[in-house]
Amino acid sequence: MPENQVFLHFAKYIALSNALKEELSQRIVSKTLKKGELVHSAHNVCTSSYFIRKGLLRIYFLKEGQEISEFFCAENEWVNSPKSFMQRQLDIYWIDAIEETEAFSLHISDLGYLLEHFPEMERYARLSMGTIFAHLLERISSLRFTSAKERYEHFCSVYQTIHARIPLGMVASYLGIAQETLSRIRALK
Amino acid sequence: MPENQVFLHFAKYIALSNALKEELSQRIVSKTLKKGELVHSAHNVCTSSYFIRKGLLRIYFLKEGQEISEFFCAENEWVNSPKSFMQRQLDIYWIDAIEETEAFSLHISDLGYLLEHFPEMERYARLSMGTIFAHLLERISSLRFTSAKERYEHFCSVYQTIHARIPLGMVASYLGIAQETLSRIRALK
DNA sequence: CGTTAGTTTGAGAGGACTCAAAGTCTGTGG
DNA sequence: CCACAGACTTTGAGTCCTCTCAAACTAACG
Repeated sequence: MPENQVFLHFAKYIALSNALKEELSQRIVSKTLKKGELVHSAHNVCTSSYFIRKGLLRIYFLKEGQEISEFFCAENEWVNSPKSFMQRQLDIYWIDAIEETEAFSLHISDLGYLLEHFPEMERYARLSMGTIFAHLLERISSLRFTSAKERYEHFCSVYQTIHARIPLGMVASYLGIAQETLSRIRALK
Repeated sequence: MPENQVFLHFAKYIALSNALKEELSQRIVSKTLKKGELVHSAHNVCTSSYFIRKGLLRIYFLKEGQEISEFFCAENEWVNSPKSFMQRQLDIYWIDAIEETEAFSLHISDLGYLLEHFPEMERYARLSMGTIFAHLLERISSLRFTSAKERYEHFCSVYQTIHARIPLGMVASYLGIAQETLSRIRALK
């Protein structure tokens, strides 16, 4: 059963009742995204969250015509435009597929239903947000105190399984360094 | 009624019923914190969140014996050690008072009670987290793409009412720049 | 009024940037 | 299956920002 993959993810945070499994199954929708496909546009409010079964998505925004990568999301993670999704308003982020990707999508209204009827979902939301928080704080720390080289190494360790799948330019904008600099850092190895 | 100040804060996100006001009033505890006082130690799990009525607190951590400032929190904000508070585990952050501060404290178990019995509290938690998220993302962006000078100017605009109350060294570590550099930036004005 | 914490100023070194150009990969059409 | 256009990556040279180390100066507090 393909939904098992999502269940396993939830199980990392909460105990999943059969009733919740059932409701989840009915609400998630299987999607396949082609390489390069736009998953979410900043011109719309983000109404779906995507759970990646296989593949690689990227959240980015535009700054002076350049695409600046903000996050990379791979297997067993949820992706959306956070502020847009949570507060039902427009935000600056776009989402596209770096690789062909298989995902489950969950509509905000279905999530709302689940949050309302299953207290453990609320717990899940709170706990998983804590994980993202920690990730953001670590990243801020990394940006404040470490050199480009250290940042790249930190990036490789955090995105251990996927760093090699991401084009250099996207990694550079994620790290806040020039492409040329990243190329030189890689050459040192 | 001093609680009004907290109510006004909540009202920015949700409609506050009288029942909820009542329960809140019974659960928040008034505290006065002396300048320099330690509010939370990294050696403990953070079990209370503080709503600042007047004053200025700071979240920091230690790195090679140095205090690195992570956040400054002033009037009408909640402060805690986020990961520790949400996931009931130890984390690296300490909290102290930059100025004499008047606050309300709310114990995690009381917050749990409120979240459980008032769905709008859950909504509040979700929405206010979105605000903090946005703040963190903006900060990451600021660290990635802007010079020390621009970062300082951004800092002054975000912390408009309080930046002048914070010692230079703390601001420097918050921005991830050397104290000397910040001093020179200020001298340009 | 002295001690300590906090801030400023100076000089030199180095990391990362920009601009420029060459080289390499990838996928589409002939 | 090969050729070619466009995207992506590497390499080079010169510049500037920010750092470090050092020392002087100033403010705060008992």
